[in-house]
Amino acid sequence: MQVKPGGHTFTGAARRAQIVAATIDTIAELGYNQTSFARIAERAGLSSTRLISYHFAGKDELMAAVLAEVLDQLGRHMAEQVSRAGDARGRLRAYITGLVGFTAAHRDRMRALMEIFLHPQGDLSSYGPEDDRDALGHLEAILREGQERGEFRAFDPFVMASVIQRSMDALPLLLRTRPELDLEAYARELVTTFDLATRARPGDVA
Amino acid sequence: MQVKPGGHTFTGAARRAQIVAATIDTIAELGYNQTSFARIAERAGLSSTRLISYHFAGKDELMAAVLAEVLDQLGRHMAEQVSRAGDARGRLRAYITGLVGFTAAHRDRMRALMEIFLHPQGDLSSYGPEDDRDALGHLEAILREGQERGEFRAFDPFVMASVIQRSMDALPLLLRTRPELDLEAYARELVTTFDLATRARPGDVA
Amino acid sequence: MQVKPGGHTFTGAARRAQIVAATIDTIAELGYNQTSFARIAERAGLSSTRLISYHFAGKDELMAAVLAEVLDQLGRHMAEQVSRAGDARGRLRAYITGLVGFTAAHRDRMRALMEIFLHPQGDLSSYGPEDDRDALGHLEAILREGQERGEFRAFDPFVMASVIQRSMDALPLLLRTRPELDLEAYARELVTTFDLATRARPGDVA
Amino acid sequence: MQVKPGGHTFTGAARRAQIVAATIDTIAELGYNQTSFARIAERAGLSSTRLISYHFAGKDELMAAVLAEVLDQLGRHMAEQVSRAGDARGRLRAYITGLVGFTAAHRDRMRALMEIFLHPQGDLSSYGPEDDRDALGHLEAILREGQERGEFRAFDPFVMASVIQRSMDALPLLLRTRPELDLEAYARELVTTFDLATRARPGDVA
DNA sequence: CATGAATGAGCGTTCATTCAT
DNA sequence: TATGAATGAACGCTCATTCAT
Repeated sequence: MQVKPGGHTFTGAARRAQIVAATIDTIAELGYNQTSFARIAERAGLSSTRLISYHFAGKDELMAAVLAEVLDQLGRHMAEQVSRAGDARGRLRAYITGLVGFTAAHRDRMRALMEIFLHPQGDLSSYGPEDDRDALGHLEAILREGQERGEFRAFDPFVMASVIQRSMDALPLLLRTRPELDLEAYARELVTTFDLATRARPGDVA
Repeated sequence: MQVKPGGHTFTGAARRAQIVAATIDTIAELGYNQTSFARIAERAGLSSTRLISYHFAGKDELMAAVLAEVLDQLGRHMAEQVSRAGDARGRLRAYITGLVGFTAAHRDRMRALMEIFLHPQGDLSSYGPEDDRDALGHLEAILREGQERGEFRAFDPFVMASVIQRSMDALPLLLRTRPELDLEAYARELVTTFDLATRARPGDVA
Repeated sequence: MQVKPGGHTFTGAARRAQIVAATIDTIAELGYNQTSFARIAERAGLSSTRLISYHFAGKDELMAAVLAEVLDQLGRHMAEQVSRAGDARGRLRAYITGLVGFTAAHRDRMRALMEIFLHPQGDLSSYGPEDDRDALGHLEAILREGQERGEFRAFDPFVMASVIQRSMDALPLLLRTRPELDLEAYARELVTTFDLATRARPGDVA
Repeated sequence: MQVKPGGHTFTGAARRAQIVAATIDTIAELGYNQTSFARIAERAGLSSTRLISYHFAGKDELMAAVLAEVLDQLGRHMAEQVSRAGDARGRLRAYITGLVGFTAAHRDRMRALMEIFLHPQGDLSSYGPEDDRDALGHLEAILREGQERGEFRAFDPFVMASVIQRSMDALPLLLRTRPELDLEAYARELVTTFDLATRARPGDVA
């Protein structure tokens, strides 16, 4: 990098967005490991990889930018979905359908997200305001609240949150082998499954 | 063209085993991406990477050998665990406790397994006789059988199998961040969770 | 072809001075090799390196400007110091104390000077009116005069000038490892040393 | 590097020596900064820079190897020269003529030595058993001994050692601009100069 | 007078693999 | 069965400089 490239100008921001988009596409298609500056530049139609180095301090910053963009979009989507629901059970349902729905609508972005999370090269957590732990945190909060309100049975909220989250984290991978997978049906199955797995039953001790 | 390296002689097999073991350790510690021939040779105490190239046709074959070894061991362990149980519910319980137990006992091997599955470079399915699909297949078979016998409720066996499998696939990753995680408790939570999620209830229609 | 950047306007001259100052600081801290346009711009608070390229034809011209500034200041200081002394012996003493004194007062500038002299990339002599040879020339002139006046013994003035000059050239380097070095004491030692080394003794043949 | 290239075999050692020699020549001609792996490979007639990376862990190790070779040779030469002399005055004389003589006989090597010392990139001191400080140390020891024996006058041994050492360190640089310089005469001048500068005189207080 | 954007060349390093015994 | 030597390609990154306003 030379000094500090502007991300604050219009054309600069446009270039950055273009490079981030090309990065997402490349990761989605080839995976993180095969995603080099050369391949990104190729896809973005840039004359040289130098342009990427010019706009981003390094590979870590580029990946952090991808992360930030996708997580921001995802976060807004999830907030909107979950906030509507009234009780914990409803919010859990909304969380599941919201996340599966986002994955269905943005396969490439979610695939890129997962790939980056699985490759902890630099210190990505320093960039994104919201990350995997946060995701687990949100879910755990919903589960705890449901337990406190007597909607959910007694279970370890961390374990349950992990199970639920992983069942959806794996989707981008699953979609690779089964692109035709019916995600709406998948979401319905998950909702039923985790409703049964979590809900309190008559006679349960709070 | 070189002479085909025999895996059929004693010293040859020993060397292969040594290299496979070093590969597992390296992947478990550094992850798939940082696992190069150089680092494996280093750990195995070999004077050059040439010995690896000599015994394995390439990186893909080496990884396939790792896969074969771990999956074979895991397969025997699981077969032993699951076959004991009488009904489907018991076999599901045995599957979960068996797999979590194996993961607890062989963290490095399971971590390597997961890393290799997550990095589909070559065509691994051509090597290993048993792979991830098989794992899902076994689980799916248990679930189907339980449904047929009226033990389990109606659900999509593929989706349920995926959810259950992923909840344990993620363990090696989880153990990286939380090495002190109580795996027995984790297994108990999973057993309860998926028992509730799968079992038929009075009044259910078969 | 671009318009020639004027050093003749007020703001232009100010910018040039600012850049030269930042260059000196950068060289003093990081050394010549690590001193790139990017790092200079960073230190000077410039938004891009373009401003440097704009005001200076290239790296060589920038370094020549640094050289010119420091050598000019040093030259005036030395002229003032040396001219006061009456005989050659006194002028030699003044030269030594003057140069060591200047080094003590302007460590960064002298460090930059030395770094640039040690990295003869372009043809620096074409820029600066006064350079290392001139320095040696001044010293040599003092020594020759002292010999002619019978104050100094017979020796090769060039060699002696080199020895004396190098004993002080090395100071910026020495100060890196020993920042607490007592430069006044150092100067006194040099004065005594070279007084003994140069002066004529009774019975010497002129 | 891959694992560990052999420096212990005959051909390996020969290659290493060849590369070290090419490195010395390149530094001597172009200076440290212009000395890249590409230029060294070019001069050594290697097919690619990869061969250098194969035999040396990195640039630092290569430079350390150059340093080790030259310092070893120089050290043996100096030890031989200085040990012959009886008193401190003689040893000082031997030190000067020995070092200047070595520089005259091995201009390229000494130029390379100086260039590397002036570019403290990695931690070179960890490699060479003997370095610049040692050189100063040897000289200082001679001076101190001479003072204790009453051969030398009172002066700061560190300062005097620095002055003497620098007067010879500068030779490779001086030879660049004046290749025809008479080094024997130069040595004689130095011997006289520092003899006068250091020796005790009748009436001096020990 | 100023500057954001862009660029081609070069850097040291690492990769899996092949050559030649 | 084993191994030291060698290799071309690719990697992320930095360089001084030029383009176009």
